Amino acid sequence: MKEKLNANAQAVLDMVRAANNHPTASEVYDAVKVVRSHIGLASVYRILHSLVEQKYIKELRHSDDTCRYDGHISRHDHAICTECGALLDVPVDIPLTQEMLEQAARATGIELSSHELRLYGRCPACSQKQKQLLQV
Amino acid sequence: MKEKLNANAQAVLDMVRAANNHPTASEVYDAVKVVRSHIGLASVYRILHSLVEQKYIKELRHSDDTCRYDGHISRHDHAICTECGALLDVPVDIPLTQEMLEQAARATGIELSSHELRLYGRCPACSQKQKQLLQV
DNA sequence: AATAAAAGTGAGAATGATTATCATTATTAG
DNA sequence: CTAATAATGATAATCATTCTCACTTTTATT
Ligand SMILES: [Mn+2]
Ligand SMILES: [Mn+2]
Ligand SMILES: [Zn+2]
Ligand SMILES: [Zn+2]
Repeated sequence: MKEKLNANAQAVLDMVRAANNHPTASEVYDAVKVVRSHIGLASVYRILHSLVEQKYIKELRHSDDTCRYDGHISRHDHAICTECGALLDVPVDIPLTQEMLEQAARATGIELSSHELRLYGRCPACSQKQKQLLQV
Repeated sequence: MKEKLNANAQAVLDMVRAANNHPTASEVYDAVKVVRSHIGLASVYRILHSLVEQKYIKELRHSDDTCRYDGHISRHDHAICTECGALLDVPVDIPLTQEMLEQAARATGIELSSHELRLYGRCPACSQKQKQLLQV
């Protein structure tokens, strides 16, 4: 399943793991170029896909048109800003019982393998901006 | 907030509401053309955005690269096939307490306005295919 | 009704993220 | 060392979405 990684793939993986902000392919590319200056964008895309395939990382997509990568593979949830699109980790566990999940899965007919809760709302920065607008 | 809709917008809204499969912009375009033959794709995109803005419909995005529209605006959850990408409604309610949600939201700092649970797994069709493959 | 301003429209061009191609360069196996 | 194999990166192609803009339709004003 998990093949051993070459230097480029390892550099990409290190970068995604080190980042705490769910980087895009382009952000990964820029950061990785610092340490592997000749790497191409196509390789970054190829490597990201293979890392996802091998379950080293996860792919996330929400409203904006670029997909983001998550080096945090243990199951966790996300909060998404409805204003600026910021994608934040939820640092606490939301206790959904297996029964609840199984029941919902049964109702759709899918063979449940995982789940993710998405919270939507204004992030702190956008919340602040909103307040200032209302004061003027 | 909700302005009254002209004939094109109404046709688009009717189509999204009638569809039970979270159609893409292109699918909406094809279906709407049947009744409003001269409508352009750009108008469909423009109208879909304005319907989202006015909260008549919702925009959904997951792993594939096209975004989908949901005429079902009341809060509900989705099941996503990890094999073929099918996006299904979860027809039952998953009882998350407001406390659980609030606590998670507090932990991220966002001003919670909504949430969505996503269940991942193999859809019935893909599950079936998998079984047949293993039998050969 | 006549006229002027405003809003909506659709064809087509432009954009931008992602993917495909392919000749070249590492890496591995024998 | 040599042949087979895998990885690479520059570049072109793809394709969903957005932008542009001249034109039409609707709405407001006289
Ligand atoms: Mn995350
Ligand atoms: Mn739905
Ligand atoms: Zn924000
Ligand atoms: Zn499926």
